[in-house]
Formats: sequence, C-alpha cells, structure tokens
Amino acid sequence: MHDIRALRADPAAFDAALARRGLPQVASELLDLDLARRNAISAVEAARAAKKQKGREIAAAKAAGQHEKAEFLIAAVDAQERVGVEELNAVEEALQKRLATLPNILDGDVPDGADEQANVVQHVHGMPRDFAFAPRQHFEIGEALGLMDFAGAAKLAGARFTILRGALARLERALGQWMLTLHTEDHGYTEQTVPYLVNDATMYGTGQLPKFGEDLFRTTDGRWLIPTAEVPLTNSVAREILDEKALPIRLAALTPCFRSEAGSAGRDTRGMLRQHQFMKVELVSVTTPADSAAEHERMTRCAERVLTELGLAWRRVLLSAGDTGFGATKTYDLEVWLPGQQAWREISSCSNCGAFQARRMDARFRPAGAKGTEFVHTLNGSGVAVGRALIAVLETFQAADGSVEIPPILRPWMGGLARIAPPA
RNA sequence: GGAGAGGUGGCGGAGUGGUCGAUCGCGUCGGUCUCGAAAACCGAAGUAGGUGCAAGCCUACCGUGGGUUCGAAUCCCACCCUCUCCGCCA
Repeated sequence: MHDIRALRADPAAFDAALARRGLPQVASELLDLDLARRNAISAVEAARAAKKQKGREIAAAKAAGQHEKAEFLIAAVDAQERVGVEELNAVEEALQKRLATLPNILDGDVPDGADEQANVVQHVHGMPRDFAFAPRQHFEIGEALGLMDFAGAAKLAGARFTILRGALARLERALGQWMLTLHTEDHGYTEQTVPYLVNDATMYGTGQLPKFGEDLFRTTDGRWLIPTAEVPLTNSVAREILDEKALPIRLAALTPCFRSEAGSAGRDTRGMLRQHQFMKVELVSVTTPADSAAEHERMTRCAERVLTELGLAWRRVLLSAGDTGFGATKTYDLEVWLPGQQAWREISSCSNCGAFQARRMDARFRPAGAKGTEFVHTLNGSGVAVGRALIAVLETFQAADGSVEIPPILRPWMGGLARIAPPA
C-alpha cells in the first residue's frame, strides 16, 4: 500500500518508480481520485456538522419544553449527508482498489532490468564440488535409497507431493530443528508457533491479497492456507502501536507452506523442488525505518550462515527491478549449487518491505521522545527452505555408491548418523 | 454442536436515546513539596482523516458491518471474538 500523500507531493517520482517495474503511469489517475475523495469528505463532514448542530438545537428546545419549536426543527432536517456518504464510499473504494494492486517502490540499490537476467551476483561462497562420477539429481538419489516416494504421494494427494521415509524423513526434521535452533539461540529470533490457516485481512496485510489469491489454497470455510510463515509472523503486529524500545522484533517459525503453483504447470515437475507443501524456517523482523536496511543485511547473513554451516556452495543475488516481488523494496535471493541439476537454485529470499506491509496492516510505533506514530518497517527471509536444503544436501554430499554423507553439523540431530546408505 | 454471559480509552470499570470522545479508579507523563524519594496535592495526556500559512477549526472512532431515529456507546438485525456450563474430541 502506498502513502497517497507521498504521491501527492511528487507524482512524477511515483510514476518513475513504477516504470522501473515496467508499469504504466497511474499518478494522475490516482490524484484525480484523491481530489474527488477529499472533496467528498469535505462535503460529508460539512453536512454532518450541520446535522449535529441541528440536533443540539432540537435537544435544547425539548429540554426547554418548546415542543412546537422542536417539531419544526425536526421537519426541517434534510438528507443531503446520505447522498454524500454514498459518493464518498464509491470514490474511496475505487482509490483503495487501485492502490492495493500497485507494487512497492524499489530501493535505489535495485538494479534495472526486466527479469532475472538482470540480477546481480554479489557474493559466492564455496566451490561447487568436483565429482569423479556424474552426480545424480536428488530424486534419483532418494528413490534409489528407497526413502523418497513420489508415486506413493501421488496416490494419496496427486502431483507435487512427496513422501519421505526413514533417514530422509529424519533428515528433513533434523534440518528444520537445527535451523530454528540456530536462529533462536544464536541470532536472537524468538520462536513462534502460528496458525497455518488465516483470514482475508491477514493475507491482505502481507500483500498476497487481493492480487495473488490464485497462488493460494482456500479452505471451505473461507480461510487460506499460508504460503509462508511470513504471513502470520508479520501480521502479528497488525493494528498495533508498538513502543520504539520494543523494536526490533525478531520472530522465527518452522511451518509447512502451501502453494497452489497455479502458474507453474510443467515447471520443475520432477522431484521435490516445487511442491504444493513444503517445510520452511521463516525469519521476520519488525524495525524502525532507520534500522531496516541494516536489519536486511543482518537477516541475510543469518540465512547465509545456515548454508555455510551445512557446507553448501551458495551465492547471494541482488534481484533486479523486474524480478523483485510485489511487496519488497529490495530482495536478496540466496542460491545453492545443485550438482545433480548443474544449476544454482533459490533456497532463500530475504526482503525488506519498508512500510508497504505496515501500511496495509496498520502497524505503527511511537518514536521515542516524539509526538505521534510512524509505520514500522517489516522484513522477511527464509532461513532457509527445508525441502530445498534437503535436496542440496543430497546432491552435494552424494557418493558414487549412492550413499549420502550427513553434514557434521546435523549429525547430533540425526542420532549420530554419519551416512545414509543404500539398501543392501 | 447446545445453553447462557459479555465485548467501552494502556488496564479495571460506569454509562440503556440528546451538548458523551465518554464519570471514576489504577497506571503513565509534567509540576508542587522534599537533601532525595515515597505519600499527598495540582495539571497533562487517545487514534485517524479533512481544512488552514498558522493558532486553530471540523469529522469519525465505545468488537465489525448494516438498520431504526432529527439524534445511537445506549434500541433492532447479522457477523466476529472472549468467558461459563453441557456434549463431543486430539
């Protein structure tokens, strides 16, 4: 959501900012709506003030026992307020609808470009391993181990689901537990368990609605399955006014994520790279505007540490204008090297949303020593996607014999297991 | 699922048709007093929107949305949420 006053102050800058995302100019249209809205407000408020005054006179007349005068005054009341309210509601709704579908203004650091081609690789950590054999993809490894079952999942639920068994199921659990513990014990995040089903207002707050409902699963009673824990974590401050000294708020959760993948038919159909359901550790920060840029760097480093400690090869990518998501001012993707696929694949995405979500949620704070309130800044990042981390571990630490070495950091979480061996 | 009670400012809690943005208490902030503190006393203080150079003025907000009325925190309807009891259940 945008600040209409900022747009009013500099409409050309607003249009220029949207142009970076390849969107047409809208400022003059919005300003027309805004003017109509403000005129309607003035008219309605004037009518209300007149009505209130008349009400006071009627009350005074009745109190004085002047019933005839009161009747006379009642007869003279007109209904112009009602007409004005209808006009106001119409124009207000039109403006809100228009504003709600416009993406966030990009940070100045974000490189121009229409798509991922223009993304900028900022940092590479670790070398893609050399293999003395042709590394296999994760689903080949998992199926050969007899611990990853796509046909079985399809029987239960259809495409884009996976059953993990035995050591692989344990590995998924170990990854999630270890990551969450790392962020809570070492990085200052507070663990949360949150609803996986949320209402319309919550989805609107973080920007999934009204525009991206088709990416979500809807329940029969009108709720939505969360596509990421960003949604419930971030909305925990909705409609709150926080003390500045309560900031930053750092929250973490390990949850399943549900995505309809409506637009990705035919993409990544093999394996568990793109599923309707996957586990993810999510990090969310709520900060002052002054602190959000530094918090974004910090959060990204927290996610990077996960990959480093697992011994994976990864790189940090600054997304270009065209690739940056709807609610973000700036996004870093972390990509991990998948030897089986011979490709870098996204495993984390860390975004600073500025005040965009805060305005939608009405999440504010009281600046210390100052009058009034300000919108907070919100950030979210995966720390990291558990399913994809599992894939990366399998492909990176596979051996020629089909076994997979467990990264040392995970072994305590695996009951000491050092290697997952294929069936004899 | 059934029956009942209730949702008012940071908290507690009045207020059942008229000048109520709302009595009062607690808490908070400022001051007086004090060597300092406590107590006591005095005072201040919601959020958002519109308008104005400004001082200010105006409007809205008593769970949410409708309705009745000249006028709604108060009456009516729907919904949401909380609590109690019963039933069911992990």
